[in-house]
Amino acid sequence: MSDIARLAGVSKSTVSRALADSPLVSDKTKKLVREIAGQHNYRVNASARNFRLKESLTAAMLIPAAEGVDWTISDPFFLEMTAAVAEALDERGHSLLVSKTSPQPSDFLENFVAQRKADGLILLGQGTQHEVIQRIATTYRGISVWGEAVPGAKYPTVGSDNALGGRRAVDHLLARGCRRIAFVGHGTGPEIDARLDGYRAALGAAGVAIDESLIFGAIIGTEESKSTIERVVSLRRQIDGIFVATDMQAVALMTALMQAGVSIPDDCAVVGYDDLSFAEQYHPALTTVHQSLTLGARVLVDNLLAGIEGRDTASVRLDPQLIIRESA
Amino acid sequence: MSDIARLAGVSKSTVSRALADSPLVSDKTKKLVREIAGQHNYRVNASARNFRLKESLTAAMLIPAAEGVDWTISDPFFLEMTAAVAEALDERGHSLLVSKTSPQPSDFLENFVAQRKADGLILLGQGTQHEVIQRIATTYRGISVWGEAVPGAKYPTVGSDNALGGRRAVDHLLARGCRRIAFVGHGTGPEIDARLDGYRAALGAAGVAIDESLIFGAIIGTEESKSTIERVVSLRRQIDGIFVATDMQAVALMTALMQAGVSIPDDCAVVGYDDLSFAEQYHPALTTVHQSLTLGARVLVDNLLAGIEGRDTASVRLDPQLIIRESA
DNA sequence: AATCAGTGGCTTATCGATAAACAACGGCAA
DNA sequence: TTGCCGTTGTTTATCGATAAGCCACTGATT
Repeated sequence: MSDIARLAGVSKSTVSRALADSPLVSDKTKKLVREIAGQHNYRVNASARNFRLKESLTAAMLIPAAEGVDWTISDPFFLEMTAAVAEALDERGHSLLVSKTSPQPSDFLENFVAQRKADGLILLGQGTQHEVIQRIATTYRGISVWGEAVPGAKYPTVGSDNALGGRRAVDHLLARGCRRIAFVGHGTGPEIDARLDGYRAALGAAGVAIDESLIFGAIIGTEESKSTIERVVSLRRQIDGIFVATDMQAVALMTALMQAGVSIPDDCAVVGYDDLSFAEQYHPALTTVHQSLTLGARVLVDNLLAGIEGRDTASVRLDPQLIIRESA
Repeated sequence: MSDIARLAGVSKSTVSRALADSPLVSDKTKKLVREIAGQHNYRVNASARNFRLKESLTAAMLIPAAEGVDWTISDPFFLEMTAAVAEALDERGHSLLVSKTSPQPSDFLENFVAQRKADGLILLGQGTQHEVIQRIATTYRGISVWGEAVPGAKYPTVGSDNALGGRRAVDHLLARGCRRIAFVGHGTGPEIDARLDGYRAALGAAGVAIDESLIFGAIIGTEESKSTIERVVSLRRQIDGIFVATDMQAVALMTALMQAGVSIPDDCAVVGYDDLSFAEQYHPALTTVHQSLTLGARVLVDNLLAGIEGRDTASVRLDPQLIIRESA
């Protein structure tokens, strides 16, 4: 920077001010300094600036690592969310640092906060780590979480209203005449629990008895996936509709059902959740509950920046929207 | 750090040395220092360290931004590649900074290099920017590119052998009896050109005449997408096989064909390229050319780190593998 | 001619970690 | 006793940008 100052015939301070667009510098000087800086291909050194200002214009996104290593980061939902957050940060001039959390999230989170590699943290899914986050959130305000709102949380949450989304999905199945409706994907966190609550509420409101034997566990990432799929397929004649907790699982299940000769939606209607981009591409196109990742990401980032700057943050429940396509 | 030094009864230097695992410090002292640091929740401040050492243990990945904003970062191929690169960097203790490039990549790239927010750059697809990259690569060694190897390039490239992959795809279509084989996806960069070369080579070797009217442009992200799809669909009775340049486009095309009553693979076989994770999930499951993103990402990262450290780098062509599923 | 606002130069401290040069100390062996 | 080695302390400089305090100059207004 002092070289530029010398070349421009001004002081280092002025260069710094000029490049930072400070009002203390006249437009003429600014223009001159910028011209010279441009000519000599000079840009402020980001790490020196970060260091001095104690801020990095960077947010880190932590993606929970599952056990089976390879699967981890590449879950399409996380990927699409990552992309949306990257865009949202970009709009505000920040960058995105991507990391996955270790199996011991406690250490990892505290490490990250203490290291200050980033100004703030975005977590995808609080999962089982609510207490850890809660503890950190008492002293650290740069946290923003995608997930189900937990009552009494000290950190802001953004997520779709999972119970309402589930309700809408199952209402739709009921409206098209389904009466033996299964739920698939139970047992993988609070968001899914809420979707199941919606399922129960819809059936209850319609006066349809809830058959616990039609509630199945997750069919992805777990050991029992295969046998669960087989169980669902074997019950195909007793089921006329399925609400699957995530699009990923919906697609896997539909493929298995179609291979067994089930016609979708005629024999069995299927509704998913997430509206990942491939939902539309699948054949038959998947009817699913849409949650706006673009909007969600924007709110996540807003909350994060607000927290960092000490402004107020608020947990937000996004209105889920049923997208009716071919599968139901 | 000086607090920790005081608490541990040693000097600041010793703390720094101990935490950096320097051989100048006895194991006993190291253990003590680390214990105290742990107790007081102290971690080395990353930005100060980055600043001092002029390295950030961070690599940036730049994703080319298309015109139609929303599509940009969320292309599944880029996403899966991003995930793979994140994993590969993680294995080596580095982090990943994600950015998208502006429409004027020239400025953007130079900016990024000059700013030194990251130790190195990974570019996904050199696209039309070969010259810019080339210029930067003459003075900057921290660049690693995913794409087609360009003869005479000063930067290392990693990518699948697109010509060979195309050859294998079309050989397979020929082997199952197809004779009127279309190519879809022409005109979106050197990688696709190479795939088309493979298509031509395969037909030539089999003595099948090449019908230029069966070579179609891209059906995604462009203005003419829709009309191209319509043209392919309208020619469905004159085509018995299609090699589509990317899985994304393959899936879009298959959906359109099936809606028009075409049975895949019986009436028309389809082969894609990329083997994205949804290729397996689609119905019918997509036969496609696999390129190992995990391996590719690892090589990308190896090249990057090698370049940064001044070691030799080498462009690599990955062996593409035909995955035969249901669509062909 | 005096005052004042606007502009910008100069200097210095600061951020936290690290490296290098050098001194000091205890223990051990020749 | 002497000298050396291994370990640790001390001191100081450095990385690049920025903020703050203070001073100097210019041109305009009074």
